Amino acid sequence: MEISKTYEPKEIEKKWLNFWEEQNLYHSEPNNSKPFTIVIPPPNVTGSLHMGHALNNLLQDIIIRFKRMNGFNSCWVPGTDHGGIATQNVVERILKKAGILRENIGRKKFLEEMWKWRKETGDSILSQLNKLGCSCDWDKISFTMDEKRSKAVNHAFIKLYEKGLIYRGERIVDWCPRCGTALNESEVEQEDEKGKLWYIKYPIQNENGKFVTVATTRPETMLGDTAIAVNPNDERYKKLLGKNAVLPLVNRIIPIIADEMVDPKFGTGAVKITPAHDRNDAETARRHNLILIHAIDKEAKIKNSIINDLNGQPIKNFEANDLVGKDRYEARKILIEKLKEKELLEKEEEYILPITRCYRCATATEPLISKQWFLKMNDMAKRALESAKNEETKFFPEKWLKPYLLWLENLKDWCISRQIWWGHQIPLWYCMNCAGEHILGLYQDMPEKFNIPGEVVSPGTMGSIKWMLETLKLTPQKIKEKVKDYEVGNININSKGVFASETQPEKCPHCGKSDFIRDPDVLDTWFSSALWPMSVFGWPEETKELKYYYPTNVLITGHEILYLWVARMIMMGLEFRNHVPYHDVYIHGIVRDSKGKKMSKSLGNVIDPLGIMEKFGTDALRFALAYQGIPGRDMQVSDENFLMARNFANKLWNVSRFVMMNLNQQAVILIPTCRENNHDSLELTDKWILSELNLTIKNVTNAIESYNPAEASRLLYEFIWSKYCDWYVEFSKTRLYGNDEKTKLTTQNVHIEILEKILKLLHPIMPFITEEIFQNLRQQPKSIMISDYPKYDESETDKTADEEIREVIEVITAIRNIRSEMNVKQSDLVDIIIRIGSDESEKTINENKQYINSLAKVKEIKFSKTSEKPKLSASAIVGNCEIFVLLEGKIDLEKEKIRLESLINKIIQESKVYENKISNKNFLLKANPEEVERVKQKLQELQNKKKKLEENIKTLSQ
RNA sequence: GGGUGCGUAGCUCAGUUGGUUAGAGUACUUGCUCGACACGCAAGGGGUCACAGGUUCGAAUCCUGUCGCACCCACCA
Repeated sequence: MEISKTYEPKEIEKKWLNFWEEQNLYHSEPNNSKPFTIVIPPPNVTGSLHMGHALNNLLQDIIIRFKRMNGFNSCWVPGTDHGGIATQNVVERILKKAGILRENIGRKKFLEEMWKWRKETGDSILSQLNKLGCSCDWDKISFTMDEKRSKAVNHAFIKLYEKGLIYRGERIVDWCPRCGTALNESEVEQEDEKGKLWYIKYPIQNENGKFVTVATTRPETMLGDTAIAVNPNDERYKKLLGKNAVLPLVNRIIPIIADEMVDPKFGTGAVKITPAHDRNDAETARRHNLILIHAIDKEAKIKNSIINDLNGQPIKNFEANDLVGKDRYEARKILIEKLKEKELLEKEEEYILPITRCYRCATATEPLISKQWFLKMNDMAKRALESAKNEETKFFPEKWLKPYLLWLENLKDWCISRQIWWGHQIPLWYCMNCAGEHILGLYQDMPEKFNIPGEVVSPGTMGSIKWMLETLKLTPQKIKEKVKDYEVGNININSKGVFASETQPEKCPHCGKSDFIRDPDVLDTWFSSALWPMSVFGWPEETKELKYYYPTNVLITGHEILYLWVARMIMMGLEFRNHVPYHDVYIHGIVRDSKGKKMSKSLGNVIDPLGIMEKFGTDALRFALAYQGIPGRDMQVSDENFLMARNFANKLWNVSRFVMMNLNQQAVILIPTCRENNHDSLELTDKWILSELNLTIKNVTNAIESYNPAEASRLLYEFIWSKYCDWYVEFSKTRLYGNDEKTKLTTQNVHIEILEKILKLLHPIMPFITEEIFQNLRQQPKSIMISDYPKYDESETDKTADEEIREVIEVITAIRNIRSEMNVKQSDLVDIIIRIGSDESEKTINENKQYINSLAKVKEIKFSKTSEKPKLSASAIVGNCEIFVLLEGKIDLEKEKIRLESLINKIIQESKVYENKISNKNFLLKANPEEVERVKQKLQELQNKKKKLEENIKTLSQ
């Protein structure tokens, strides 16, 4: 069979993908052997494979394939994530192009569109992973929103709710006006941007010409100001305390209060308080029982509630009508102009301020107070902390443990509700009759449904106060109490008329009616992800898969979702299974471009892994990524890496061609017993390469087991290219091309053994090429995928062979060096004389004469014991031997002299290091004796070498 | 403000607990189409290991500080 000179991956990859699939080799089922389980970090359904995915999944595949070959029941569960906001955005954009708006078609229709889209794009990313060679059990594909996973989500929510861990409260959350939803702290990105700090003068009430100046970066929020705060110890403002200020343009009368929170050194030392739009201000407001006024709505437009005073009554001399309904930035412009006109703008300064942006659409978020569902984190975090301290989960590399612990220690309650449609709708039902004020603001059409005049947004606002007065007929006193403790609208397990249930309850136990309304919010996409390691095995059902595979062995992921995902999975695992979901967490770096920048579509610097697979081959992509996958470090990839990996694949391809070209059937049949039965027939070079291979097996195994794919790749590259190809293959040629059938057979067998083990060692990293060669070599139906991974065998270590071959290699290299330096033609053979330093050396060199002859192009080797040096020769020293390359007619004596002198110089420099050591009394006294001995020997060697070289120079000039 | 990581050859990076002449790939120079491979072979040049101190007989490696880069957390009127 003709085998091509270069490795052509395309057809070969296709062939083996089909083969593996046909043989059902990825599949795993609970059985009597030990499982090794990984659950995939589910990529978003929107996703198409990028380098980050490629790396992440490659690393998983390496471990899975490695464990499979080591006899484990390897199970890798694939799946996708519904991706919440991200996915909704994508579909919204598509629909918009067709002129369809989400708001117009309504929730039900929109969700139909979402599912339709999901069906069409399907699991395209998973098929891309398949192409990458990922050996996932495709029979186990899960989706976070499929029936089973949704069941798990509902179950978890209901259990947590019933335990009292889930509650609805009002908080300031980061709100994305574009996506129309609350965002979690981990879903926003902060960036410093150039902005301005405006100094605005607020007139003091009833004191003409007197002002208090506040500094702000967001002047438009002043429309919702309900106080001004100063530090109680600030002498400058003490006389203002208790007085009121007049909010410019709005003319709302607001109190001047004292609060420790204010830093007298910042700005003017006086702060405007906008409780509805700033976390600190909300806290301050709470401490001082201040009312809150929404100035900005969910679309980031100015609200009409700013026309009210602190008692909820419209302000008579309100002057900011033209701001109502304007976008926040437009309103800011107008506002600043107006303040300038009124001479209330003291000054403006350039200022760098942090802008918080939505991680999905990069819109600047708006801090808004809104009703959201929260999961209490305190106890769950404590348990996770304990578990981490007990090392129930270990982090690789370990450095990630600390930030993880720190995060847990400072954990706030998790906002789990999102005001979007794509996701798991919260399984809570409100009785229309009993749930009362809890229902407020749930749906946009709610006010009309209840025949409530005006806008109702949230308790505590002007709107709802009006509603409470008019509809609930509460007394002003009662309302004040409710507003004061912010409890209105909060829900927990004790709230009347609220029911947690997967399906709509039949009857309300309080009133007997069946008029329910479901909470419209959906859960944070990470809520379902947090249950993933359990839900993929059928939890909450006690399935046999769950019992067999859970807890899983390792989670492999990038550090960007350590908090968002990893921590939460651990907490949920502890909560519901009483056990962490995995023993190891292996955290890898981020893939960056050649300039060290994070790859992103907006930067246009993404390298498409599919393109790389096309251009260089999938194995090359895999090897390059593994090679760069250094623990704890981000990696830069560029074509250079892929080229290197492609060349490596080709090298492997060609060495296997070489082996197969030199085989006869006998060798194939005899393996592996031949070597065992004829260990005597092994030559030094065989023993050497087998010993080196054995060491490589040990080190590669260790590297993979300690999650260091880079180390494993480097070791294999080094062994295959620099030891096996560069030396053993060359050594073996003289034997393979010779006439001694016995030694020929031995060589063939050793080649097969080495090659086969190399293929197995490399298979987890480069599955395609190794399978192809493996099958060509043995022509047997069993896949390399399920062959045994090579095992380290102490008895294979051969120190003598190692030392002796090293000497042979040095001799060859020395002769080659001389030939090259003296411009000896490639085709010219040379004679050499070796002055032997010891009997062992003579024996070694004599036994390996054929290799020196062929690899260094030597015609004849003579040994000499006399002190006489051959003239017209170039010399080199290897160990205690002197090598003379006879170069009559070819040698340039002057050049040789220079060459030898430079060698001597090098030795002198090197000797200095050792001389310094040896002349240091403390070194002799304190260093360990072996080191002293080593240094002494080394120095002796160097001195001998120098002496010989000097003598050789003398001989030259004679 | 708190933390983490990094700074080694022109470039991209290895370098395990301190102890061979600090390595690899690539780029560079020179020579090779001879029966695996020019995606190759052989030989070579190239580094004050960011800087300054300290510990040690001995430091790229451990400690302290400085500078530069990257990232994370918190605050920010």
